[in-house]
Amino acid sequence: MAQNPDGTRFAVKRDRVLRAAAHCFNQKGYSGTSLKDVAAMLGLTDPALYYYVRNKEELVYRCYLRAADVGREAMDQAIAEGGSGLEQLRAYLRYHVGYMVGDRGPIAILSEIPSLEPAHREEILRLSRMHSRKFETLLERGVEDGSIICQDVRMTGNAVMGAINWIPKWFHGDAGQAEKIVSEFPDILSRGLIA
Amino acid sequence: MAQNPDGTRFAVKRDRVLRAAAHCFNQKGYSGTSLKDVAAMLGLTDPALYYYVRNKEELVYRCYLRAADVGREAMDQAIAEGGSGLEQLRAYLRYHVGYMVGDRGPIAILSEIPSLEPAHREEILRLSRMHSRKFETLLERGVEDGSIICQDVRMTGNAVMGAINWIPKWFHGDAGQAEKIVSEFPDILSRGLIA
DNA sequence: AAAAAATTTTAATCCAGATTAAAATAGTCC
DNA sequence: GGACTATTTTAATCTGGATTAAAATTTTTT
Repeated sequence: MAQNPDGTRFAVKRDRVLRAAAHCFNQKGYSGTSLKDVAAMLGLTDPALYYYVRNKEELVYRCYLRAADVGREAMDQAIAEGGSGLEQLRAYLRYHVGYMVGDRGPIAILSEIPSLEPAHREEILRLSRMHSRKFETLLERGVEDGSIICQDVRMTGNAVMGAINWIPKWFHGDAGQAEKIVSEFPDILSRGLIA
Repeated sequence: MAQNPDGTRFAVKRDRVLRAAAHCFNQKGYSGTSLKDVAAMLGLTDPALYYYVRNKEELVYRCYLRAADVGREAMDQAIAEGGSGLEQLRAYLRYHVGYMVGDRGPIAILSEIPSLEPAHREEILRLSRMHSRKFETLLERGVEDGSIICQDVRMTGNAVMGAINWIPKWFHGDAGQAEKIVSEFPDILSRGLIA
């Protein structure tokens, strides 16, 4: 069983750290959460976190990487399933929202990208843009195959991604609400796109 | 001409401070903006800001009050105009989005509500809930008069408000884009609601 | 143009929270 | 059970940026 900083056990525990951090950031705000808060959630003291991340900036960076991962996985999974543009788009929404409010969560809301150090900031922005581009491609696919109506894919993407990215602002872990979100949100966001 | 802290000139200058702060918070992130950054935008030194706000917490609080004001004005104006639920809802979207990307902007994105001091936090949350409730009322009105179709007003409200609240994340003051947003966003957000 | 009020500055403080160092504990492997 | 590694702790440090104090400047009033 691997245990060094390259091993799977380490990765699992660091993931726990990231989720605790995401939870704190979402609940208490970025400036309202100290490393002590995050550590306390895990029954640790603050310096212990430095075993998993170099500093607070990297903690945030990795939280955002996780957020990007979840979005990308949802997107890839949806595309792999095929179907019309609309079907793929709806599948993506279902997966992404499902992950966010489900056992992949909590996902940190990306409010502090600008204060990341340049290399990290650029990478998160790159991933974010790539994700947006993929979403726009879904829209275009739907327009081509006649399943979607949409004037401006860029603007539509901004609207839909905004609604999704904002979810952690008002969803606070209630399991009953999570079900509702998963079953209703994709419909709400895609109804306006149906040809 | 009034000049003391109760007067109109003071209010105007403080509003300038709040907009500079909103700009910084949106562009550089909350933790990335110091009072010095905000002051520099106005050609001042940081301690000068303390003439307009008690401390940084109050600066954020007042930025968020401004955001709430703008939303409320858009809502009230739309309701005052009357018309079907759908028409009122669309008018609201037009006004709110227009204000945000227009000369009422920039509007600070509400990412640090949890780190406000309790009284301020409660007030902002109260205003925010009130705004959401009004939006849901528009939806209900539309459902009643047959202009809107919507299964779950709460969830639909979350989706639409999320898309709006996220705008400052990707809109950075480009005037050309602002026009596009105003003309397209209300359509994008309301198309899925049309009966 | 003097007095009073409003606004801003320069020059210190000051401190919460991040970070580091060194030591202690816990866990694994032979 | 001894040696080695992984993990966490306790106890300091260290610092950027918020905040305060006092003085200087600018604006308004009479």
